[in-house]
Amino acid sequence: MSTAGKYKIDYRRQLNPAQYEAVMHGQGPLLVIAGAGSGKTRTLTYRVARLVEDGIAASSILLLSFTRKASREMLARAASLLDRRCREVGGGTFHSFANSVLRCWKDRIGFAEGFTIIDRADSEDLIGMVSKTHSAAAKAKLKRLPRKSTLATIFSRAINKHVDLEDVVCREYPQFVNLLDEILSIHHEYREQKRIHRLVDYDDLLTLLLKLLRECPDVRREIVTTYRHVMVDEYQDTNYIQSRLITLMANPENNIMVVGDDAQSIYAFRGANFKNIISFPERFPGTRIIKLEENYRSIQPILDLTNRIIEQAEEKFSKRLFTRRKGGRLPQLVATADEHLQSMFVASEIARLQRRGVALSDVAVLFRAGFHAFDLEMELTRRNLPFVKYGGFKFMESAHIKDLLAHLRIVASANDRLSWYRALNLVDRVGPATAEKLFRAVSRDGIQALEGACKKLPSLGGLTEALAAMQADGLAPAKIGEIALRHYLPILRQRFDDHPKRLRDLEQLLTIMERYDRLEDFLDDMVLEPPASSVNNQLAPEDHRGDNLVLSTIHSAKGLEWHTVFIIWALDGRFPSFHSLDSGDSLEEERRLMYVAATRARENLIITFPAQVYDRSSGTVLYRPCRFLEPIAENYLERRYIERADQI
DNA sequence: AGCCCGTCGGTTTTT
DNA sequence: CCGACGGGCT
Repeated sequence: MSTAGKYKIDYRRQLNPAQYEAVMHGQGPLLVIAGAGSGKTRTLTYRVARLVEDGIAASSILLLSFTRKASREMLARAASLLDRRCREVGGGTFHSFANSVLRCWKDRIGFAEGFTIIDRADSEDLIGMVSKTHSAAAKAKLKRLPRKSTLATIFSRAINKHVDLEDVVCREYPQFVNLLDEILSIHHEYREQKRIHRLVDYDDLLTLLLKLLRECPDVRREIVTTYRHVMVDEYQDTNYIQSRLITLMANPENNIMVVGDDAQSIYAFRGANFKNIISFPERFPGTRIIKLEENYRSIQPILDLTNRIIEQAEEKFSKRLFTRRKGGRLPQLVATADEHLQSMFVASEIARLQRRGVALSDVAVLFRAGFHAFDLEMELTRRNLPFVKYGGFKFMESAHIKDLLAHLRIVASANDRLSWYRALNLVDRVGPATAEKLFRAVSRDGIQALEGACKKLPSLGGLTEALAAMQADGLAPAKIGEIALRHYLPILRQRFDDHPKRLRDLEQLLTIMERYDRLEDFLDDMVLEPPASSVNNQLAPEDHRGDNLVLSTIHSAKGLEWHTVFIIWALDGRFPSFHSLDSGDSLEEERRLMYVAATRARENLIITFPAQVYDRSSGTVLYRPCRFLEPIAENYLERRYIERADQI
């Protein structure tokens, strides 16, 4: 029986039975357990199209996914299957969705005047300011306070795992237990500062939305009636708050569809709990469960290997993948004498693939941590192999970008203390104390206060003039950026030896700004979805769609696939990182990470590691392959050892 | 109050 | 090996 009659799209023919069932599922909760490469995105895309074909208004569908890019691509595909109505579907990340809802109801959450979203680095800066006032107390105990980044992690962990701050400190940071009072009071004051200065951090976006839905029944009713169908992608990576949010957004018919794979949960460090996926049917009684177990991506030998990696997991997973893609070459595990030989091997294999006609953009090199690729990046540059790198280094946290953005944020929100502080500190002869004094004057008398201060402090003139010019009415964001850059340029040259390179980043940022009509939207996006890719360690130009090799952290490679995948640094102690060795749970997460990496490959999987590396921090020599691969038999994983360059 | 220099510590992944 | 922090000098 074909569905061709009723629908424009022939769902029955274009989908397998399990996918079809998920796409045609009517009312009520639906859990789709979708193994790697089983057509998860396809299923979501077709389901959007099917709902729209059935006359459901696209604007009443909400698709929450991991990145905005992912949801944009899904909706674009749905639109090309059916028609442009599909683009009207609401989509984004939990954080960006929360932001738009909160902006809409800002007076209901105590931010009638609006709010500024701060990223992790801003939040650390604020914690740093607060904790200074407590360092004396710590000293009295002959102790030093935790560094601000540790404090930020502790605060965030408590929220995302939904446990008390005390518990996080006692369980995960026992060395700071005797500073518990100070930590609690820093936390209190951090929250106070955020409230006073109308700052909202990543966690606040979610907790404020939760509070709004809980405490304002009318708002909740309106959201529930607006979004009749809610779909959540990558459900295994949601945390406690996110799963609560979903529960509260469910309408009376419980039209909630979640899609995920418990074997691919890799965000526990951020509070994600893959057991959410297991407990979904308990929270939504009557849930229909559909498993997608046919893998369309990888050839059998790759799937044999990945099944073995995940089979050894302590937690047993709910499915087993199969494929019809027979044949092909065994995955390889290649040991090289040292790191540079690893880079040379990978680079020359890539050049060979390129000669065989494989597009560079269909090849990826994956790694556990951004810095693992440094040596390879140099080798690729030397050989003129173009690449784009995803993940690892964060532009938005580099000093020059933050400096420029601080000036823009002052214009967008005149009482942003963090930004004032930053911009003022860049002025000659202005340090923390003067900045504080000037900020007070400005928040009392407005920007005119600066003009007065210029008489005593001539170096302040440049900033004063620039801000005045930036605040002229009706300026486009890019224009404001230009003025800010003109002011900042001499500071940049003076402070950084590598200013030419940094200037190119800033110019790239101005190009991005040209897309925006409102400065506020630009600033929100830079926090919610900062640019994630780089070329030569520089902010990547907008359109780098050319034929580039992909270098990526495994986390940033989620959901993607390539003809050939290299996984480098599969060295026990690096991957799994020896940091994860002390806890069973985090070791299991490393295993799932290896599973995610290996399942990205369609035809070719090559795993490499340098066979002898001295590790400074532990004072030992690392030489064993990743423990998840070591026990796997030769007939699933071919071994090679490369000792000298002439063996490549 | 600001700036510079020396020391110590700590080290992933991301919204 | 790099960055953050503290202390001392200008």
